[in-house]
Amino acid sequence: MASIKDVAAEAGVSVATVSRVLNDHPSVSAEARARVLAAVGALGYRPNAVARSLRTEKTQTLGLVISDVLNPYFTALARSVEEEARALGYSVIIGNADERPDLQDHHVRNLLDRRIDGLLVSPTDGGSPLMLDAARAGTPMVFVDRWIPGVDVPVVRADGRSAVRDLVAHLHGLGHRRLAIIAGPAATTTGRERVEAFREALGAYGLELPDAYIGQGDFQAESGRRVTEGFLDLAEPPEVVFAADNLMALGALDAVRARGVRVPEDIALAAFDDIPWFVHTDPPITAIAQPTGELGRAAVRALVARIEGRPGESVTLPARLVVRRSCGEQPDSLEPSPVTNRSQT
Amino acid sequence: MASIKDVAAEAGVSVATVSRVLNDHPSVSAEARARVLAAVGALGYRPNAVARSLRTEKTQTLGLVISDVLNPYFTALARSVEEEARALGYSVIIGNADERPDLQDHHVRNLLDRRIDGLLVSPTDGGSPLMLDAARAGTPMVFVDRWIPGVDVPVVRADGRSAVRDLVAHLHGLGHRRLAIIAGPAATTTGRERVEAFREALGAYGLELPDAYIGQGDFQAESGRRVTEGFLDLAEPPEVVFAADNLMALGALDAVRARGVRVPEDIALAAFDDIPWFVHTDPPITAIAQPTGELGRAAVRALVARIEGRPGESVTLPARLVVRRSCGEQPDSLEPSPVTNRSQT
DNA sequence: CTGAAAGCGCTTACAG
DNA sequence: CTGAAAGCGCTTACAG
Repeated sequence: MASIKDVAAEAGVSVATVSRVLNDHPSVSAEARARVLAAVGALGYRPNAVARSLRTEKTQTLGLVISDVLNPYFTALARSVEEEARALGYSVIIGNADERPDLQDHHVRNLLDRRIDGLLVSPTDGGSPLMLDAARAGTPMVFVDRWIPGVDVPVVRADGRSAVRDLVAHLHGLGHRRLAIIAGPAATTTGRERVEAFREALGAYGLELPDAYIGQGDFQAESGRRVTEGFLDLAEPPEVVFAADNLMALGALDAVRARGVRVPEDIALAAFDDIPWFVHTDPPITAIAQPTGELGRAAVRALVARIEGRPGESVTLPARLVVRRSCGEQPDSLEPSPVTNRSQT
Repeated sequence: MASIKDVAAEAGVSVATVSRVLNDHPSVSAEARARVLAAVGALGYRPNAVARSLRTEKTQTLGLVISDVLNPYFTALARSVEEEARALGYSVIIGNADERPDLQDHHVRNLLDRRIDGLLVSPTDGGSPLMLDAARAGTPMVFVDRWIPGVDVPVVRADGRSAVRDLVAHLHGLGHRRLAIIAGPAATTTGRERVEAFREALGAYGLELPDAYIGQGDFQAESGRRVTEGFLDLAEPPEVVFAADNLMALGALDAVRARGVRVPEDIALAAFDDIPWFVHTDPPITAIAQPTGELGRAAVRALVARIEGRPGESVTLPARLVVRRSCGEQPDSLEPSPVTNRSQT
């Protein structure tokens, strides 16, 4: 592969001049520029990004450590992150933690070793020493979706509180009184917050959230299934199951279907995170939609700000309730077309 | 950040010795090794992968250029690719082409500039000069899922022919005679092959595939919707719509739902690519499932073989039909649990 | 405007 | 077993 030396030789100039042309440095004569460009074309020369990075101490690369790529919410988030990063001149390397702290650490370490310019993370747990050290050491970093309290890092996320209140109002209005939740891991902020928001919203109607109605899930489908089976085995099963993410809702649907229980006649189902398929499930599922695309873009902007030495603020965007038929009753309003929905990402 | 010089100074040895310890070179005294390791620990030293790559001309990185990350099939593929790569000591950088040749080229170029050790690609089109040049120039490369004929690059893919025959047999057995397909782009191998396989399978029953029953899609949901609307507007609409990927099936479902048409009573629907949600759609969707996880792993193994100078063969794995209710009739057999399904990836 | 030279952080023959 | 030195491919003060 041709190097800058070859180009210099071909153009009859020094490598410094070639470098200047390549980097649009102003002080290059028009003639030298033309010769260099011609040589670049003739040799099919492409600058070696590795060498450039070593020299400039910039890789123009962002790391994104995500909890689970197979979760459509995170896939959409990753996509919008990549788009915004590309627009700002960065590439992104995605590390899939699969909800495993050890894998998360593997990726953080790998990304740091590769000298990424900044790190976007949606932590799987309360934060490993490695990640906390990186933050303390001044690695530009931004939390997205989930975060770690007490760490001085901007947080870009959705606030689901008001949407959860809307959901509970909807459920209460339909006459439901025994509401259960499939919670995410208590080690994650979203795992805790969604339960708390649900409990608070219930409180406003004088309803309790008994321990038997809090099933411990891990944001994966299998846990949603297991927890739902437990709910169905209760002497007094809940009238509603609220899954704290879309994969656990999938598992809940599996469990319900295996038992021959009907939704919403026998049990109502709602989910946090909306996905295109929820329009077409049997029945269509009432869900809380996050502004995923906007979150990804805001997170990248905050991270790039930090990289460039600017402040980079936290951003909180509201989630919203999308009513469908899985909790009973007809939708209050016309459903937006699901294809249109996709454009939100 | 501490460099190898700092470690050498701290340990009282040369940087060469530090490097040897770090790379498990045998000729290092136990004592020197211990001192270096202690210094590494004390300084929290991590080797700079950028510098190492420049020197060794190896990045231990694979590039994966994928047609569309939001497509669950490709998400699953990307995940298995990353897993296998990690097991073999490689990281992977994913480039999402979004079915756009220009974006595909952007990513290929970017990956090449970063000097990835090898490239895995599922081409969006017939192949840009850039990609063909890279292959010709000897960049280790493997095609996965889709490929470009006439290029000397191993291909790892699923063969859907027999599954498509099974599908047509199933449809014919249910009495359907007017079968239509939502095709993928003719510029892609999978786009062409699925239509051909369908046409051949129909031929075995003396059925034709008239042009009016071939809708041109682009593997995205919106095109599935548009094509399906066209089918429904026909004087003699088809009895079956077979979508060549899962996203176009989603679009078809949108269109059918918007018209108030019932599946399978008014029209049957089947899809290429199976996803967990197909178990829970209304009705559950008959689909052709690819061994996605195995494809991803095989592709990585073939690529790494090429990188290491070994042959690296092409692999073709069979896809299989999963019958559900969207074409009429009850499933022939018990549906495997969808959570179990996921483990295939 | 241009070039020679230093240096980014590593690895690896080479000599001892 | 160990170290001095060269070199990977760039960029960038510095001097002219």
